[in-house]
Amino acid sequence: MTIGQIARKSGLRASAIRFYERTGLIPKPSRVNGQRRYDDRVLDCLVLIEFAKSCGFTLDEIRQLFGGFTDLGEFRNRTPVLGRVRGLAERKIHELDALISRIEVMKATLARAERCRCVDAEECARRIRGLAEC
Amino acid sequence: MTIGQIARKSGLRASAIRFYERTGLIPKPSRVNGQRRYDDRVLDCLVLIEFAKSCGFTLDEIRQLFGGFTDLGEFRNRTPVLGRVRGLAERKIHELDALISRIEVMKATLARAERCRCVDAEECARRIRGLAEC
DNA sequence: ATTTGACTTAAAGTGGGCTTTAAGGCTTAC
DNA sequence: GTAAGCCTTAAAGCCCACTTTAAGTCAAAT
Repeated sequence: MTIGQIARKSGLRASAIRFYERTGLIPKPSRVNGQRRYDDRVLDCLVLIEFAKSCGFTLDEIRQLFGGFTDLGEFRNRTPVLGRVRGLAERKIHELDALISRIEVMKATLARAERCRCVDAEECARRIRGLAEC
Repeated sequence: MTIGQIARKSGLRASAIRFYERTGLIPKPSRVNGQRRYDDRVLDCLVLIEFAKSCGFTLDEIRQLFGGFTDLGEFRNRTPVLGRVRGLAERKIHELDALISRIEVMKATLARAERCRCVDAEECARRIRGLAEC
């Protein structure tokens, strides 16, 4: 399949697929007349990448997860991948917990701001400075 | 006060304060020999901006909140500001709720991924595609 | 023969929120 | 008079995950 067909099947843009290849996220396919030719296995690759992205992993982290396997044959043997997934997944869950905590603080702060009764910006700023000192 | 003194008092870098001025977030101060000279009121401005940032507002949104008031005198009368704060705060709370929901989905997905028992990448990809169809 | 459509590349652009750089000016202390 | 230490500007750089652009190649259809 050409890159355009892979793009349509995967829902990604061809430019994104080329970018993933350039940055070592997916293997370099064979070529016919200079054009990339793929088989179905790269679609599995792309599905796993999208899945990892939807979990909040960056492309750098995804390279750590799967990227050692630019050879698709090795990539398909998931045993060594599984260990890294567990480690990074656990770390990412903690990161997401921390993120949620920060967002909860923002929400609480906003809820207080909605009830703000300061008469001017100076009073408002003074109260905010007071909070920071707590 | 010079921009350096404001920077030390506010904890911001001078470059950030210049950037805020350039982008219409804070008023243009008077000058002596081409150098900016501030009075204390800009510190209130900066405190409110940092506060809004800590609530998750972008600089664009902060301009909507306070930015009409490049004249500090007007800015200090918070009455017209309050209405905009309530509207934007409510909207932002909903945005943050949506964000938390997305993060919770990520966490649940990661928890499932940690228990993954697929024998190869193809099986994994097939299961993930199945999820998308749910 | 030429048009259409899909592909190729390297390089530059996007957005957000700044920071850094390069080149210079002005004041104060020695 | 010269060095230190503050300030000035416009423009470029940074991070991330791509997209867009410009200029070109190639095969099939008309």
